[in-house]
Amino acid sequence: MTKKNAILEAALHLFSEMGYTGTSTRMIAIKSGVSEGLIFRHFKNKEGLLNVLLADAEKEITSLYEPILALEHPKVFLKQVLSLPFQINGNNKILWRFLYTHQWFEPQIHELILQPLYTRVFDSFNTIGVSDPQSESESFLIFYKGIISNMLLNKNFNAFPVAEYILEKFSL
Amino acid sequence: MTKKNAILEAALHLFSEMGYTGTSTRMIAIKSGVSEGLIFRHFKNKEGLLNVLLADAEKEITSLYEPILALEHPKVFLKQVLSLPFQINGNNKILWRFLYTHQWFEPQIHELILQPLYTRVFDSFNTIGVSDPQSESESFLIFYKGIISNMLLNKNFNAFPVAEYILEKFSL
Amino acid sequence: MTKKNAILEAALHLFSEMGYTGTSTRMIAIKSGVSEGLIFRHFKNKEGLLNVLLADAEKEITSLYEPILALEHPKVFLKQVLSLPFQINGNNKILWRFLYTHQWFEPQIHELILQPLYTRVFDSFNTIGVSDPQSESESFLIFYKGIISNMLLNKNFNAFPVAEYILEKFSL
Amino acid sequence: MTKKNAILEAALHLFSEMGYTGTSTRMIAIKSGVSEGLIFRHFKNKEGLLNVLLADAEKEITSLYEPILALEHPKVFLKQVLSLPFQINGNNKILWRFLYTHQWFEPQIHELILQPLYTRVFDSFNTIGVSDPQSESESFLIFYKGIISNMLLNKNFNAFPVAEYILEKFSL
DNA sequence: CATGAATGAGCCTTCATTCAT
DNA sequence: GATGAATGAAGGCTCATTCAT
Repeated sequence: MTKKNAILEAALHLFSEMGYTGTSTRMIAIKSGVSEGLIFRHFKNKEGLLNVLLADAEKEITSLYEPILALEHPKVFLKQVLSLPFQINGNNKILWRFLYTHQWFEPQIHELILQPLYTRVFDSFNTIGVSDPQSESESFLIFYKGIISNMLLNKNFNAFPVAEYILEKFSL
Repeated sequence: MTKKNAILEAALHLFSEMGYTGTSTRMIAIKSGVSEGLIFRHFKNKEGLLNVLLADAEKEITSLYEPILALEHPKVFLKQVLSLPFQINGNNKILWRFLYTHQWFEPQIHELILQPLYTRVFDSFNTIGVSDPQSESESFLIFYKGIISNMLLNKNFNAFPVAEYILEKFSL
Repeated sequence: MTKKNAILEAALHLFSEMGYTGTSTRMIAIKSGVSEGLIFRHFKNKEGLLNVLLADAEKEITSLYEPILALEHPKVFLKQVLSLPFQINGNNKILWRFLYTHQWFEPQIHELILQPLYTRVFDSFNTIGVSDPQSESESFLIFYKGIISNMLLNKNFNAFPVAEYILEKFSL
Repeated sequence: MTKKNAILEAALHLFSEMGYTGTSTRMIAIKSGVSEGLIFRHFKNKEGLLNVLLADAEKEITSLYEPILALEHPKVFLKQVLSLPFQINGNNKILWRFLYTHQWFEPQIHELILQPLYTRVFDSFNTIGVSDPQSESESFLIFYKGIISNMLLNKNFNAFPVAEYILEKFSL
């Protein structure tokens, strides 16, 4: 792994655990095993490092959504959306936590998580034929985002039966 | 208002907007119109100030939940729970934002928001008679917590039709 | 005991243990059981409190020396000077420690300890008849001051045989 | 001189003049011509800086004692011990003052000054043949330590005749 | 590319001191 | 006399950032 990537990885971990303002560049340097000065050679400043992480996160979310957005059948698509939280594993859990902790200070994150899905979710419910596709879509996505939140915050939470249950509620 | 309360109020505002680590005690002093030293006469240290805010928040949440928990009829109770997000106004919006931003670093907050409701929600669904009251309760509370999150993060979000819609899904 | 005296006593203890700059007025207030503000009603400021302690110490040293200075017989007088260190007890040990720790920053203390004795010591050795009464006096007083220093710094130090030994060296 | 050494030197001067608690890190920074932050890059904290100074002082005392401890003849050795105070000059006066002011708060200093000499002093008096070598040694070292104290505290003090006088008293 | 010494602003906290009660 | 809330300067220390090597 290049040193630049080591910095990015260490920063992602630390930001997601302690928050952006709660993480010092010194901690990042130590955790990534590089000198503190190197951070500022690869990134303009601490905020620049954050922006790169945000851009990377956007790409990762996009590529995570990609295969699901490719599904054509409405019900299959919607069911797969609710299966996304279960693809959270050791690898990308840190990414999700990074996004959820920082969404309160970086408004674009909330949209980054929901926006790419919204149109397709709306179209899907529209195609299926529900009375109020907008509200159906919005409530569906609230569940989607809420389940992930719960999984990140409550280690004992067993999301599986809940997701199954919700699918039923949406007749999926 | 006493100076101690001015400090608490300023800190709550700033913590909820910039986060705990993103807020300096100097900012709190300026915003509350007191000297920086006074903060440390009234509170052991910055963390002690945070703890008082957390304890106060717990009391406020409890008293917010109290009248609803007193409702006996299961359906009435559950409907009122989903009406809670609509009682968020200028006054307590800052409190909710404080709780939501800090829940990622103070694990007890997640429980503080959901735990007081869980038992009654479960009993209510049980009384009403649903196939899986536990999953029903958990999905209901995920929605409850998620709708507040959405309201805080998306100013254009109109929660009313969505809540109505969800009530239907839970046959309330 | 009056509160003013409580302050003086607490300050003497703390100054002698932690030094003047190492002691805060808050510590003095707590140890003496009074409010911090009261210190500044009784004394102009922290330095004023120190000056009162120094003045009190001078009086105490004077009254400690008084009975010995009244002894007429040269040898009896000199022997009694070397017995002074053995009159250090729990009560005035704190006073001596106060003087010895502060003599490095308050030049008058060194003189306060030795000056009142010097003339009489000199006269005594002169009367007895020694070759160089000035050097005899100065070396004698160096022993006197050194024994006290040793007693304060080394708890295991048994000053008695040493004092006896020195008396012999000075043919007393 | 390296900046680290400049800090050490400035700290030694200031500590010896104003005491440890009476010296601020800002004063050290100004006197040594470095930024305040640099102090904490080279030393863990203010106390860490003090500890380095104490360790350095121990080395300097050791190397100051070394040539004298190498002297074999008892009387020559003892005479040279009493000549040590006269080797105090502008260079190391600050070091001695540092040790004498801090011995009241750092108990090891008293031993650091006397311990390395004690065994050899005792053996020397034993070899020479005195009635009570322990008391002879202790009184000799009390005088040794006391004469330095006097030289540091009393600028007008002429130690030379006094030392000569004492040598006679110890038949040296 | 990479280091680590160096900086000065800013951090949280404690200080001596004042003042209304 | 006595309290304790209140202050602003200063305390020790960490921060993000720069720069010579």
